Amino acid sequence: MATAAAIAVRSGSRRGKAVSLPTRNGSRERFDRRVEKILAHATAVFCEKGYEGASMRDLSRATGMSLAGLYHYFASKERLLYLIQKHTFSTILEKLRQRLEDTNDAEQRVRAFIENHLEYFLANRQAMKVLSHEDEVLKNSLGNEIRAIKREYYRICLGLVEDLKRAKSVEFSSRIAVLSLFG
Amino acid sequence: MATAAAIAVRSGSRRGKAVSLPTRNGSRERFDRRVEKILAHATAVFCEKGYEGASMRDLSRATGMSLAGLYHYFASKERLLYLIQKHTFSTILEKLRQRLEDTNDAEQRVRAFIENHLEYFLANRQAMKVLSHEDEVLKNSLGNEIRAIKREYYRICLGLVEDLKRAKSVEFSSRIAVLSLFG
DNA sequence: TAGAGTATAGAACGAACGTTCGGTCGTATG
DNA sequence: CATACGACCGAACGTTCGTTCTATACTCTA
Repeated sequence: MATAAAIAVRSGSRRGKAVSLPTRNGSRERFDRRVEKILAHATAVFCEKGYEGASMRDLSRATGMSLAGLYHYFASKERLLYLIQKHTFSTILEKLRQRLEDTNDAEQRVRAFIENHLEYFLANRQAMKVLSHEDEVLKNSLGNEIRAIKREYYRICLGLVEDLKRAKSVEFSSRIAVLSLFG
Repeated sequence: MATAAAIAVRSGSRRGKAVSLPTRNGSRERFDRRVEKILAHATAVFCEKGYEGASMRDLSRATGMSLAGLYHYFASKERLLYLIQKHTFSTILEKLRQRLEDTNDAEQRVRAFIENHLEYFLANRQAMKVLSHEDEVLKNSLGNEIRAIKREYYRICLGLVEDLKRAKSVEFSSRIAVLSLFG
């Protein structure tokens, strides 16, 4: 997965069409570490100033890297936001899947979802704020991909609740129950 | 009140320090009508693109007025956002006060608040989105004034709930009850 | 009808924006 | 040692931003 992520970043990096993945030993790890550090700083800046309100020069200042240096890692400001959102969602989903492996009991699985959701939300307030505040900024394919992930997250939750309904033989609107979870 | 509002707009208009209020008959009404129309269009644009994302040229296009023409009515883009937020809050507060005059019963007054809140919220989704989404954009005195109005609104609600508590002799956390009203 | 004052617009301003170009430096590989 | 490549930067590019200047039409009042 780390490899796939690196390729995703790379192919969107400034070097563009002629994708040249790192061939040197340990080079990719270094690259990935650098990316995550920039992503973290960028998240904080986007959270404070908003996506449109934050300039690439703000990000340059926050990361301590030159303006041009940033473009070595990201093809554009838009793609940077995309990577933040995708990285955040992917992490939540991965942690959720890990938790869901622990049990097959319907109620426990719903509890696992809620715990996972709240825990991550509280531990990463900044990222979550960027996620919700800059919801509709991304257009075209980039935005569609994020929206697809979000929909998958919603559908997983919906499925868990419906399993619980079946197991407990109770009746209520799954949609409303799920939506009231998100708020 | 309409007069006070006009002065507020004027004093922040391009003519600046040497405030020259309209002296001609019907001139102020015309001015105010124009302001409200621009405010309405600007609200829609800010709602769709966000404050930072919307340019003065976007507003010019949306209102059908030239870029320079807008500055006859507003001193700056920032002041325009301020006026939208203030106008929205003032309207809610005024309608609330009208409703509260109808009854002295504690429960009825809380009901009146909720009705007023929901009704305005549903009737002016765009304005409310701008209100919440561009919450922290305004700095300094402009932002402080808006935050003061918001605090007053909150305190009114808090007072109503506490009156209800006293009247019904029930115990619960007023703060939590009020906050759960806003969501 | 002359004149004051309001309403509006075209064109331009400097600043800031996202992005790119050309280059230097360090380092691992042949 | 040579050289090829990844990491990074200063300076600039063209564009768009918020704002202002100047001028012209309109509309009441005297």
